[in-house]
Amino acid sequence: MDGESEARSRRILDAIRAIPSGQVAGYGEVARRAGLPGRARLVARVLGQNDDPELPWHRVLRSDGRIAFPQGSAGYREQGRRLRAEGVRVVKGRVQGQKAAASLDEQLWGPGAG
DNA sequence: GTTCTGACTGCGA
DNA sequence: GTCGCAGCCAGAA
Repeated sequence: MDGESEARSRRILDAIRAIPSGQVAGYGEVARRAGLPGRARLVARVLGQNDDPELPWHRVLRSDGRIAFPQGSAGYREQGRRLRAEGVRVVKGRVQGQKAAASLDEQLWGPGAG
């Protein structure tokens, strides 16, 4: 079934939507929660294909906790702007106070979700 | 069918 | 902290 690809994207989008405001997640972490471990690139692709204005894509960062866009780029400024609007401290393209997928397991989905 | 590219990740220098 | 290399999967040409 080709709907499989759609199911994957839906799971990824669902995982991203599960990220609460003021919190961030890594591509690999999102992919993992979406049931697609190692498909971090797929998450990036889905985000590029996504057209949902309510999708908190700005809460998705790299494994380093940095914005995936190059500093100065439109997406970079947009993501940083949205993050700060949620109370997330963004400095030089990186998130302060926490690292993507650092303690997410306990903060985001919690110990009872595993 | 092959080939290229990508909002990625991890390791080593 | 920064740079380079290899691995990985999926979509588009």
